[in-house]
Amino acid sequence: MAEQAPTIYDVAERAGVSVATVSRALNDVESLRAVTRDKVMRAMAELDFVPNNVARGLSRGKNWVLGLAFMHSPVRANEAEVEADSLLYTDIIIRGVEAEAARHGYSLLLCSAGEEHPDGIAPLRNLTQSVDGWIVLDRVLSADEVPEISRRTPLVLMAGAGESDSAYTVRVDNEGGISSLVTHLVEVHGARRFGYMSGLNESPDNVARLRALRDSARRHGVSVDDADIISCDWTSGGAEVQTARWLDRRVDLPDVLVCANDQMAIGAIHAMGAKGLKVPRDIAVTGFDDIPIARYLTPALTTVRQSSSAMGAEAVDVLLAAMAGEPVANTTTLASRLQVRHSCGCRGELDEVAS
Amino acid sequence: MAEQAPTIYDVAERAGVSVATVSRALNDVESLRAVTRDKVMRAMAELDFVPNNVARGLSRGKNWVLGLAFMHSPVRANEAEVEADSLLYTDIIIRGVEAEAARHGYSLLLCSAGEEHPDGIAPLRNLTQSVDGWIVLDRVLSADEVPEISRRTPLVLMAGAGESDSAYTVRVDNEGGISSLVTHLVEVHGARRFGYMSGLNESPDNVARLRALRDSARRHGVSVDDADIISCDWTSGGAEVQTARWLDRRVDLPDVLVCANDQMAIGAIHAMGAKGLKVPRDIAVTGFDDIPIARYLTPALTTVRQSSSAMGAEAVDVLLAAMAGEPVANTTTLASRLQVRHSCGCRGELDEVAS
DNA sequence: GTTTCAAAAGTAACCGGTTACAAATGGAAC
DNA sequence: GTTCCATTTGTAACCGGTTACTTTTGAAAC
Repeated sequence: MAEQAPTIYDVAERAGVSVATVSRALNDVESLRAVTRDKVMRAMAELDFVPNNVARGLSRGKNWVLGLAFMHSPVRANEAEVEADSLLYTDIIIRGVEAEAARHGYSLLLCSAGEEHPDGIAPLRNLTQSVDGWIVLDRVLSADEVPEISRRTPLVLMAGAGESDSAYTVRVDNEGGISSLVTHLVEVHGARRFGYMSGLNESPDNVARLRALRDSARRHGVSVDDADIISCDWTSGGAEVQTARWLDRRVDLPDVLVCANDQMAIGAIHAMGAKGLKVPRDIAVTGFDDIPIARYLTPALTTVRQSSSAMGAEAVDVLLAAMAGEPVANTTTLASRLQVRHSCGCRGELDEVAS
Repeated sequence: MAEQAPTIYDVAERAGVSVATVSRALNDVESLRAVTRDKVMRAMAELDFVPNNVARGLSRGKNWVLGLAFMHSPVRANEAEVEADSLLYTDIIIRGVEAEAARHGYSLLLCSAGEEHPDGIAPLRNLTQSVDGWIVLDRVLSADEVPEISRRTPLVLMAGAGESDSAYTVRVDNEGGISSLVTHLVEVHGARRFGYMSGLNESPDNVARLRALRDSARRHGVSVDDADIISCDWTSGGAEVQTARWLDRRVDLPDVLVCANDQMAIGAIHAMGAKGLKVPRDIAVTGFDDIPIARYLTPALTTVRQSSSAMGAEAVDVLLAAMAGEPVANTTTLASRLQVRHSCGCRGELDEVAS
């Protein structure tokens, strides 16, 4: 099936030159005479020659490949669950990274790893030399694993804690986003009591968002009751279950449920609907991320917009700068901004009519 | 920053053996004496040695990397658009492919290419020797480009036309899915007139779905009016715009709008809501794919379920079998099945109450 | 037609592994 | 202590490129 690919030796022979000359033609060295170059080019075309990037990478020590590692999700019994959850956010980043990498001539090597992976971070470690640099998403590497990787390869952490000094970090401005969200809820909607739907506890983004919520609440003199902090796992399905339990448990609901991401907001709204609660009339719900679907939900979701693809692109830019030895800030924080729609109570009457 | 990585020569020197012995220790050759192996292993551990996969790949002619090529979407002026559209479907496939590839010890090289890419399919061609096989999504390769790639590398086309004999094809059973959808709409809801929201015309899936709709309609003696076939582009945003135009144009709506994917159904429902039309009371709308979010929409979307991650996994399995020289069917068709929810009219009264 | 020297092209080592083949080793049998 | 041979280990070529260094070329100047 797969026929033997021609090498520069084949090209050299056909063109009647040495391999060095073929290599020079490949790399646009200007010291080649036009006649010679043409001869080589013709031979390459006739043989349908494509240079072997692996060999090239080995000899030049540069592969033109960036690695992107993300958290491995073990396959669960219910396959639908696997598909349903933790998608979107990571995916948009993958796309953003791929696009920016391609723009700079790099391909992207995808690698799932992390504590839930049967081999831990071994996949990542093994590919270290196949890759010119790593972009690693939140939760893949523990704090003490970071130096181990960054010692050998330039490393950018995404959505990480932002405290490593052996790697670069690109993160979103959780604080600013939550702060404007709380301000809006307090000043426009008079919210006094806040609930929080938590992502996985260890996640730096989750930690930052909860802390930001507490800080903002304190500044506005409003409260976040510990009983209204719902432990969850970033997923819609999880949020649906946890919200139902919470609703059974609590008689006295807060004014708003601030969710750490959009997926969980979707699940929460669904669970509330099932109990006969209407959003935002009975309780407001907000998200974080502004995934594409957020504006099409009923009610349309009020959320904090972050551009995941821009974050992916930024991570690539930081990594390339680091690889080039240019000075780069240790931590890059990308702006987020409040995206007001209906689930906070704004234009609520329109929702009533439409539904 | 990045320190020089140790090579097998360093390990050999430290262990006091030859590089061949180190290589044997690396590859678990059984002819090594336990004493020798231990010596080598200790040296590797002391140096924190990680074998260079690029060198390994060059010498063995096998990289343990699979390539996944998908359609390049040019960056548009409005960045939100880029994020919003054509996501999900491709992304779930990417995840499915990654997971299955990893399970077999392969990494995944991502590559966007195709006619909309500034370099066309050159990225794909250039990486041919970096990869042990290609999985290429719909619309990346034209029919005459397929043999050019498959000549050098095993090739699996996903969601393609399924007519190439130089490559393997993995596709979903569009016919069966549409057929049961139409049967349900006719027999349960008494639908007589069908509209169709079309994906991009060239896409094999789109062609197959429209043809299946026409065939099924004919079998049931119901109609698809050409004026109710809406040209669109797979995206929510596009569907929103096209649906609005269509509603302005048509006075006499069909009973159902069958959409070629879920994203477009979402956009269509939104546009209908904006015109004061209620789904499914005034018109039923159905999707295709069953993206995770479909069940959380209002109304919950009736659609044809296909498991994109299973399709990704299947593509990997076919590719690996082909690489191993095992006999593989030229075309693999994965089952799809009707997922009835509310947007077709089922349990419509519940929606009325809930809203 | 020589000489001269910058420009062009060739030779061979190297990147870091694998592996065919050759050489060395060591335990058993004599 | 030899001999013998299967087992273990070492040597060196090779994978397909790049590139430092050397040699050749050829146009200009004499």
